[in-house]
Amino acid sequence: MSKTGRRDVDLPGAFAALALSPEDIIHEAAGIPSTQVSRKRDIIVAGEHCETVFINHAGWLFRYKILHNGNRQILDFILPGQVFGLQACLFESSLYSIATITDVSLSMIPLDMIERMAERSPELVKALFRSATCEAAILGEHLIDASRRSARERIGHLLLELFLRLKSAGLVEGMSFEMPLTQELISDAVGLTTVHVNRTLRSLRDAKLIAIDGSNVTILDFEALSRLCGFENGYLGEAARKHPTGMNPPRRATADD
Amino acid sequence: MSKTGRRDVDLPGAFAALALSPEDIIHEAAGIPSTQVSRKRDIIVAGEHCETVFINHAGWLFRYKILHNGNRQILDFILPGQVFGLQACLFESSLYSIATITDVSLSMIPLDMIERMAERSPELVKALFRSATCEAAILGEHLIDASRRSARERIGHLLLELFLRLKSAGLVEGMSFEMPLTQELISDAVGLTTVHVNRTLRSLRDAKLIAIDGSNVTILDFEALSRLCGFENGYLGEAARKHPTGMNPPRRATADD
DNA sequence: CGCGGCATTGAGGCATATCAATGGTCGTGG
DNA sequence: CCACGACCATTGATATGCCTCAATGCCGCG
Repeated sequence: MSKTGRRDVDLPGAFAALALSPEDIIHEAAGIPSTQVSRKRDIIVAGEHCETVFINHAGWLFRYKILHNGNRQILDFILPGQVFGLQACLFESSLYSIATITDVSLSMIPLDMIERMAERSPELVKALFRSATCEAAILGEHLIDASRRSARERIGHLLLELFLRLKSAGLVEGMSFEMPLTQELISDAVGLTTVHVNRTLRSLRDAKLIAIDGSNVTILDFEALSRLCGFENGYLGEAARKHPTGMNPPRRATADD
Repeated sequence: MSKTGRRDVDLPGAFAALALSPEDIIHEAAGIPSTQVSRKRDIIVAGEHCETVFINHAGWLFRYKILHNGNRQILDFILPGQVFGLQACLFESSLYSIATITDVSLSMIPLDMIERMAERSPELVKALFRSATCEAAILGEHLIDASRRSARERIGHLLLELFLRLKSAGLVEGMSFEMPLTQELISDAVGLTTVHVNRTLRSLRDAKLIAIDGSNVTILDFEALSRLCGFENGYLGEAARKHPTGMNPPRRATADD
């Protein structure tokens, strides 16, 4: 149900293929030296054009936008193994900015090189397409997060998402992972106040669902956390199948069925 | 600055290319008869696979997902001229459902036909890519809506977005357009209660920003509405042109400082 | 004529925002 | 080694925007 057909990981479809590091690209771009960028630097600035596609080998980045009132909305986090920057290439000017959180190691691939490669390899095209689609899927999840979930749900969901994505990248140890995010970054990602993020994290800790030690996060009770924030394992299909024809499902079934 | 390079419409980059109806496809698929579907029908159901790409010629649809608690989140609306269903093709199973709001007229194009055409036409590939990217951009805007904007802002933003998208499809008359949405659909799209949507619409009407007569919506004061909901005029190209190097204001210059 | 879908309005409660202050940690310079 | 400032986490008190529950009205349709 949640297979992507390519990397058969046991993850919700949305995440499985995103971190897909198109080996084709990486291999092909082997000649390109990787670039080091230090933390808190802008890589792509909204409004500027860009002719480069990036591959992130190590470190965290995030995609964001500054709103008219000065608020910052973080659209998603970019983890190791991810490709980014295609959107900026396709538009005259990038819609969003991308900045580093930690020190990162990147490959910068000129757009025309991608194009040349794409002509020879339909596989590559599909891989890129899939990656773009996955990005959209994650955005969709975040949209649901922001508009329909409570603070606990949003943060729990974010933690689970990061855990699973890092897991698929082989970057977790047991149930723990490194999360180099300040509470301010989290708040800008989930659309809450730093104050409230703090309180919510505390309440999750008090509930023994997670543990936090510095930047190290441990999921203490995966099951309970998933339940709490509606991270349905295999969330595709279940609800939909119950209402095969109906777009008018018993929505607002106030009580959870 | 907000041009897409293809259809030089005076619209925010995000919308400009979305309604791009790849003439290539339409022309090529001329042999395919268009199908009529009546209102309130599911076209694609989340969790099922799909081997067809659709072009919407007339009518409104929407992409949605039912959450575990029975809530329905609407991700976006699909207007005339739009292509949809590619995501469902790329995943083993579709992440979202798509249903009609009004009666619609669709072209259904088998995936393998798309693939064959794509091999011959890099242009088509680019067009599809651009369309997918635009979809993601709209999702991004909706994400910002939901997480950072007030009720008035969200609804104002939705109305402006629909207005501009319909305008680019030639479906507005002056400042008015037909909006076949119930308040419940609106509430599921912007993440509010129907009750609150109702109150907010009233307050927008009282403020003489919009007028509503049945399903006919009129933007009375485009400027004021844009300002109200942070629909940066810059977005429309104006301010963007004023800040040729960047649409992002001078705040928060580097990631976070 | 009655019923179902949709819009509208009121009253009260809760989750999150806002404002304000404190404490801990780390790097840096004296 | 200590003093200091920058940055981040934490906590309390209060305000408010949106939700929830509940009721009424309107209109089209069988």
